Amino acid sequence: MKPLPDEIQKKMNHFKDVLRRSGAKLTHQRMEVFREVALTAEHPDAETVWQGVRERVPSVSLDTVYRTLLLLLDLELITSLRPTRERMRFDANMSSHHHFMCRQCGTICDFYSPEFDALTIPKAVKALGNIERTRVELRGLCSRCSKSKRGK
Amino acid sequence: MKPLPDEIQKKMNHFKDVLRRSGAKLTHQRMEVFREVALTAEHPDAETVWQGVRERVPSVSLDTVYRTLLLLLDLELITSLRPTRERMRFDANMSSHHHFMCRQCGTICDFYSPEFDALTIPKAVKALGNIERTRVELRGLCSRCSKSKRGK
DNA sequence: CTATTTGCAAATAATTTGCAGTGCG
DNA sequence: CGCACTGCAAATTATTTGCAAATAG
Repeated sequence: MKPLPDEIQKKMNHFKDVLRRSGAKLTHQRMEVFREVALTAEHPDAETVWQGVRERVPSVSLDTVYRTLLLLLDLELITSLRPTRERMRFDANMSSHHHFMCRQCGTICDFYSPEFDALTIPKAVKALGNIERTRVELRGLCSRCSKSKRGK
Repeated sequence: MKPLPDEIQKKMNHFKDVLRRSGAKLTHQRMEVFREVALTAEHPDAETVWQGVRERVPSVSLDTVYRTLLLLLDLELITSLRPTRERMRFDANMSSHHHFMCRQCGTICDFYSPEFDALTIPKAVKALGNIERTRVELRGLCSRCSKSKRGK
């Protein structure tokens, strides 16, 4: 589930590339914020990214993490997710994938599906605008949560 | 696009029914908050709902609107949406549908698709938990926004 | 060198909560 | 009538911003 070391390496290189090309400066903080998101498949929120980065860069501030995450979004190096009633979360998995979210514990799992990737956009929708991204969101109760007693 | 008068009536009846059955009290404020969401297809946020309700119940407070919207979510009388970088929005359309969201202006349009409603849940996902809802989210630039000059 | 970026602290935006009075069942 | 519900004001939480010092290119 977790990205492999050489995948991370590839992502880091791509990150440096895109950053340079954009004209933004390649700072230590930015490197580590991106790495932190790329290292996990758990869709961390800003605060969690901060915790992780601090272990390597103790002086980094939460607002730099926020600023960096927003920059990464702009550069399309990561995407974001907003579960209902929770904070924004981030995802460095940029290959076409979809999500399962547990309504109880908030866990989000990536999954792949050629069928979901190949949906036919209804004509009526094409008339609304230009579709740039298709994402299927499945919600339910994860098995761990169904086991533990009952509801909230 | 806007719900028809007798559809609204039907929804209001269902609302009263569910509310009573839940043991919660049927107050004037709750009626009007639900009506406000049911009246529109525009997925208003809490503040917008408040504006609308105030025209009919000038004394209603924003926090009552929030509390009521959360209650309605709990009772599954409405659902919510969280566009990236925007506030929470509400939807009283409870039939199976999907969304197109403009990344520029934030407009959200409902649409229907038998194909999208009938997706085959991958085995790997079934193993993760019990799927309760499937929603396809299309993002892009709406035609209105593509026309107006350029990006942000 | 110099424009960006950072850390700090303070501001804002959105949502939530405690409490005393009000009203539905 | 009593407890749930409301409005008010104040608290919290998440995120954003201004500014002086630090630093990448």
